[in-house]
Amino acid sequence: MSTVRVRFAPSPTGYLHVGGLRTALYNYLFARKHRGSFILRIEDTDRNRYVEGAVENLVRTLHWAGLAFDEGPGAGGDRGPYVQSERLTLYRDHAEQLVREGKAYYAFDSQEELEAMKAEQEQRHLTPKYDRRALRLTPDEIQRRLAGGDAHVIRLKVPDDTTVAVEDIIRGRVEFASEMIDDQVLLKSDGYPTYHLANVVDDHLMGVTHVIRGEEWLSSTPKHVILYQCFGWDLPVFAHLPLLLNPDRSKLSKRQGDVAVEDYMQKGYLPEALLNFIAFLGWNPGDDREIFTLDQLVEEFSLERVGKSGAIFSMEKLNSVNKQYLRTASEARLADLIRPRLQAHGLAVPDDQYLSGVIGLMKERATTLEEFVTGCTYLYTDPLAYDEDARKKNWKPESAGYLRAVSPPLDALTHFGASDIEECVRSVAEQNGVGTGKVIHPLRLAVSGTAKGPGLFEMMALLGKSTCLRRIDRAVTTLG
RNA sequence: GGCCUUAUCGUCUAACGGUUUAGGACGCAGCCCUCUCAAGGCUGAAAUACGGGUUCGAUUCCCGUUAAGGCUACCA
Repeated sequence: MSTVRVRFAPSPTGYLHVGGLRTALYNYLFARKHRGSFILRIEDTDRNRYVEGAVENLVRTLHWAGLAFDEGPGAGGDRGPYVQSERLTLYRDHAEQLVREGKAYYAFDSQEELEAMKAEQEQRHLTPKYDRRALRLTPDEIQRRLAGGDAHVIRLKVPDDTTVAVEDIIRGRVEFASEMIDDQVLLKSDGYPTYHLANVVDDHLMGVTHVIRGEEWLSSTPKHVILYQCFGWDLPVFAHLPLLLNPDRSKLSKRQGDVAVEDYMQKGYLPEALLNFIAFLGWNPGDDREIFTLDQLVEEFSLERVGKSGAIFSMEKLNSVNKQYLRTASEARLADLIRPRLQAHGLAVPDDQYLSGVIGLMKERATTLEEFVTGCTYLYTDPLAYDEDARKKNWKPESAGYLRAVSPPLDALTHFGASDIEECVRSVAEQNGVGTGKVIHPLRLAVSGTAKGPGLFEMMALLGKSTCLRRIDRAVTTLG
């Protein structure tokens, strides 16, 4: 068997869709698993959709995710160029070859004519399909119009009365009646190829052995099969992945939540967590294991274990997975990831030792990197306000008195460690004849402004004596 | 409308005709632990869309219905 070559072929629309990320991931896993090549190819054949900087963004996002490609823009490879807009003559040559062989034909219809045709077909409840009027043109007429520079396209002449079968690893054999297949435009009037032509020509020329892509392509695969047959090329193996869905089960899209990988990057999800989560949307190893590194996924992955039904992209599981990765991430890495987030929030970046303390306290509690900042701003700056519910629940008329009582002994501490603080707080509670909670809860409110968070004593030790005393003082005066 | 695909707990899924009182995870509820939260431990509620076949036996195979989704562009 020849070496596996797969490709991820996004169009540069400005950002990488999470569905695209999963397609890229499965291609990557399959390539690595079989020691093959993973190619990145840019499908920028729609000039109207071109977005400045999109390719760079795509590459950057893939890099963030850790999905390194072997061939593609910036990565080299001897089957390039890997950007379709740089391969235009290739597509025209192939399309014209098909015309010469009678397998495709020129058409000069205007947009208006096509729309009128379609409207009429719809009115008569017929399937919209090109009626092949261009086939009635005489050779002379075609030559004359071509020479005259008339706008034209090249259409595929789909064979009559046959069945086109697609063999798909995931879905088995899927058959289509050729009558149902439209004479697809291969080369547009602006000289650019359509996806269908470019995709087939490139996959063949780039030696792609397995086409792993989303299910939305299954319906147009027979057109691709016909093209391979017209050119006399071997078919690649097809694998159409189930779609990623919105909570309402429609195809995952914007407007129903975040679909750009960058959104998750910004929210503070770790790439390996996102990848791990997304890998399980449509695939599983067959047993109960759920946490996998990229390398482990490579080891375990197989297209045979990819499911057929669409999967809803819901956040709960992602959060859970990210939490698990956060807990095991190294302190140094977390610190590096948190520093820029503090700056983005206009917070002063504390020294390494302090930040390491914050991480120690928050590691088990944070769902995202962002929560190391927004979930505990009181660790960086004095609380501006007290959480209303927490105040109601934990601040009693007698609370101020306890805090006043605990302040001097805390101040007297020569070593402000967690156990020293705890001892101090407990003895003040005892002296006042109340349970420790009567002091702890208001103290927590005073120090952090909220009712939840890390252990109080550890937190106070990190904040330091003067900060704690200052905050206690302020609580006593403002909360009374 | 037509073509194609899909159908197990709320969600992601396991089960590749019998080992199943349909398993796990997330989420949810309760309990334990506990200074709160988180983590952890224990417990619980929760599913084979429906109807026909095939078979000694169907979640598993076939057909139909229903539902959902995709495609139906000179977009990918």
